[in-house]
This record gives sequence, structure tokens and C-alpha cells, in this order.
Amino acid sequence: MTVRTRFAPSPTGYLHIGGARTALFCWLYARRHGGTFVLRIEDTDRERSTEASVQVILDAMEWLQMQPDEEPVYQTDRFDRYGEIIEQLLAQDKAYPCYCSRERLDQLREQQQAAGIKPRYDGHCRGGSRPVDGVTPVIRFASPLSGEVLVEDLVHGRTVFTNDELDDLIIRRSDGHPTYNFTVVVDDIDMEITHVIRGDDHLNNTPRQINIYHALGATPPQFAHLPMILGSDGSRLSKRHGAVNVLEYRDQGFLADALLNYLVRLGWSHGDQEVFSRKEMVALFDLADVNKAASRFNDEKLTWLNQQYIKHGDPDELGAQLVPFLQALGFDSASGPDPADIVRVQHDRVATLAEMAEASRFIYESFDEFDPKAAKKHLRPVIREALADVRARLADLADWTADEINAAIHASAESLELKMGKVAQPIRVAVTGGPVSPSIDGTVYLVGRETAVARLDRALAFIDARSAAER
RNA sequence: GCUCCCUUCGUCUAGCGGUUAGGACAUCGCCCUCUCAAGGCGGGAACACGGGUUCGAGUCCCGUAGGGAGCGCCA
Repeated sequence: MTVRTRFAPSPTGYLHIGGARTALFCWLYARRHGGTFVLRIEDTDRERSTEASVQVILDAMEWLQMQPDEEPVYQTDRFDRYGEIIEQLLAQDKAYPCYCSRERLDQLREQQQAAGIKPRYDGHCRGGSRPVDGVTPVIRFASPLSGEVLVEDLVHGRTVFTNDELDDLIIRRSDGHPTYNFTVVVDDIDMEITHVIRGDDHLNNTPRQINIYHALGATPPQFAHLPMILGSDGSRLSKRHGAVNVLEYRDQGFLADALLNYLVRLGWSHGDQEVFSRKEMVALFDLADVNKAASRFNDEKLTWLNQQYIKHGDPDELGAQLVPFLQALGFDSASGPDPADIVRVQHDRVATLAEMAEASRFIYESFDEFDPKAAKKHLRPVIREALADVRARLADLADWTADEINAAIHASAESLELKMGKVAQPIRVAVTGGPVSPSIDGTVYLVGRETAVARLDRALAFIDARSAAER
């Protein structure tokens, strides 16, 4: 039996972090076992489902590079099929029409809650009921009245539910649309899903679904219920915890691989290993190593991982990904150095691509004035000779490479018997306007010869004006 | 309220009856150093509680507490 897993989001918004983790585990499990991963769009709630969010989910899956192996299945395309199965259940007396009004149901629920018992349908119409004029009945599944259901879960082990806890759930609304607990079962049977991997908020639905499998004469698939991902404060993940939308992470400069690496470690582990390439994840992932307890989302660790991926990633690939972030700040990346070179210089001093772009501002933009504090400290007459010497050497440099620049600055410092610390910081202030930038050779290199020389001249003029004023 | 699930450092986790309870993020200190970082070294920090079972429990069982989920003509 070849493994088939599915990820089944409902298109009522964006793909959130929890959904992405579920998708990842489904995808990994299928990959690991040479199986198939498919996507099912659960859009039966026509009130809330939109095509726009279908697209957003697809975009997120693509960004994460977890594309399904087959065309996505849309539940709205399958209404005829659901209708067919409902008719079949009706004919077999495994389902029945219910004319109970919402008012009666609400009242019933209130009474039960007041009595301290679990609210559930009382089976009023189960034995057959008189049609009510002008009312289209809902269809309810005739759930077993006694006995119990065993859920053999791949992560939780065995859980027992007694059927008297379960009521006759609605499988078709009065508007003719089928409902979730019914459609999942029909779809998972028709799609030949072998492993249902989903959040453990569905664990309580599982016995109902198993009963439907049995009513349909089908063998239930294997189940694996994943622990939830909570917000940093331990409550359910929501907007107030910051970004929960996967695409927001992309826009903030996180790498897809880093996000996946972070997510895979939420609820799964392989000994002490923290960093996993996609290949490693696929090779090592196993549901047996999935944890049962919920975890909290921790931005700091994600950030650290992202930094690792930036630091060790391929400069050309990262450079290509950096371009949109440069453009977002209004920088014309074509007018500057090779983005891959920016990555090489910046990669171990930033955690996100957005930060890298921001930290590269000095390459593309001039500055109005030198940072006053930095200029006061570093652009002083005593350093004028050194800056002039560096300027001359840079202007004459045969090859404009970081190594050559480094050699030139060192040579200059040595000839004037200055320590690097004495000369590097003034150059930094001269070239960037401020006291913070990458290593001095990389900084000068990225700015380019023309700009570097011009800015050194500007600094020399600044020093001259300053000594004139002090005289 | 009822049902189900869960419980190791602040956080993510390793542990699958005998461990000085390990790693990672974060944090603190030191080193390195042209700024900022990165890096190196080191420190502090956990088995929720109470009963059992056992020669021996973080590991098994039962309670308690706490957290989560479900109880819709949402998915």
C-alpha cells in the first residue's frame, strides 16, 4: 500500500503557521515513504470561503516548496458525490431527515447545559417524523447508540470513546450543503487517503468519522493527531501574537527553508539535531518521533535559525532573494554591486533579508551629513594624513576586490605606524557617514571605487573645515 | 458543565526502569575584535504535585492541580 496523505485547509483566510506545520508533516510523511501528497480545498462553507484565499494558500505552499503531487481537489466540485452518498445512507436508514427547528435545538442545548450534561441532539426525529410544511429538513447521521469507538492514533496511541457521548450529527444542512465531518470521510475514502495527519483539535471528531466509515462499509485510514502550536503566551495562536500568516514571514525576510526547519522542530525531533536540510527532514522524519504536547511559537529561535540559513546559504541564491527587499527600500539593485557580494559581506551580521537590505543602505544612498558624534570622534585632523593616504591608494588600486582593499588599508596603516583600529573607524565614518557597517574592506568594496574616493574627499574637506574653524 | 488530550530548564526538546537529567534558543560572564555582528569558552536554569508498583522511578499505574481541544445547519 503506497502512502497517500492530504492537507485539507479551508480557504477562509491565509495559510497560518499551524496549517503550514500540518502541511509539512503530511508532505514529509509522504515523501519519506515514497508516497503521494495531495491538497484538498475544503470550501463547503460558502459563507466564508473565497477564491482569493485559495490563491493565497496556494502561493504560500509554493513559497514553502511543498507543492502537491496531484491537482487539488475542491469540495465544491463534489456536491453530486456527497448527495449520492447521502441518498445511499438514507435508503439504508443510516441517516434520516430532521425537522427540528433551530429554536428547539437552542432550547435543548440550554437545558442540557443547565443540567450539567454534554449538549447533544436528543434523537427526536430519529424514529421517523412528520414533515413540517415549508421546511427543508436537515439530514442527520444515525450514530450508533451503544458500544464504543477505538481510535488507534499514531502519535497518541489508543483512545476510547463511548458512543453515548456522540449524537446524530447533521451531514446535510437545510440549504442542501453537506457538512465537514461527513465530507472529510467521503473525500478521504474516494481519494484513497491512507494516513490522516492533522491537528489534535480534530481528535474529538475522529470517533464520529470512524462511525461514518463503518456505515459506508469502508476501512478507516490511519490517524495521526499533531499537537497544537500555541502563541508565545500559551494561548491559541492568533493575530495578536504577531505574524501568523506564512506569507508575512516571507515578506519580513525569512527564508522558506528556515521557517520549515523551525516548524519541523515544533513537535518533532531527532536526537539533539537542530538544523535540518529538506533532504535530511525527508530522510529522518517519522511519526513515531512526534511529540504529544502542544508547543509555543518562539520568534527568537526562528530568527536564530533564519540567521543560520543566511550565514551558510548560497550567496547567489540569497542574492537573488535579496533583490526585492532592496527594491522595497527604493534601492536600484542594478546600479549597485552584485547582490551576491552584498550577501557575502553581510551574511553573518543580519538575521533576515529585510535587515540585510536595511544594513546595505550606505551602498545605495548618500548621507546628508556625517553622524555628529561619530564625526566628532573619528574625523579629526590627526587622522587626515591617513585618510588621504588611503584615498590615494584606493584610487590607484589595480583590482577592486575586498582582498586588495584590505591589503591597501593595512599597508597604509603600517606605513604610518597606525593600528587598524585607529584607521578603520575613520574610514568607516567617511564612507558610510556613521559608526556601524560591515568589515571595513567589505564596506569600501561594496560602495565602489568612485563613491569611496568621493566620500573620502568629502571627509577630508570636513576635517579641513573643522581645523579652519578651530584656528 | 460534560468528554477527550497534554504536563522535563523562561522556550523548543533528548530521555523509552539504574543518567553528575543531555542539546538548542534566550539570558549572564569571559575571550576574540576596525564598529556592528559572527565565533569560541564558561555560568545560572527543569522532571507540576501526591500516592502507589519496583531492589530502584523523569521513565509504569492511579489520583490532584494546571493547560489545551471538542461539545454548531464552522472547518
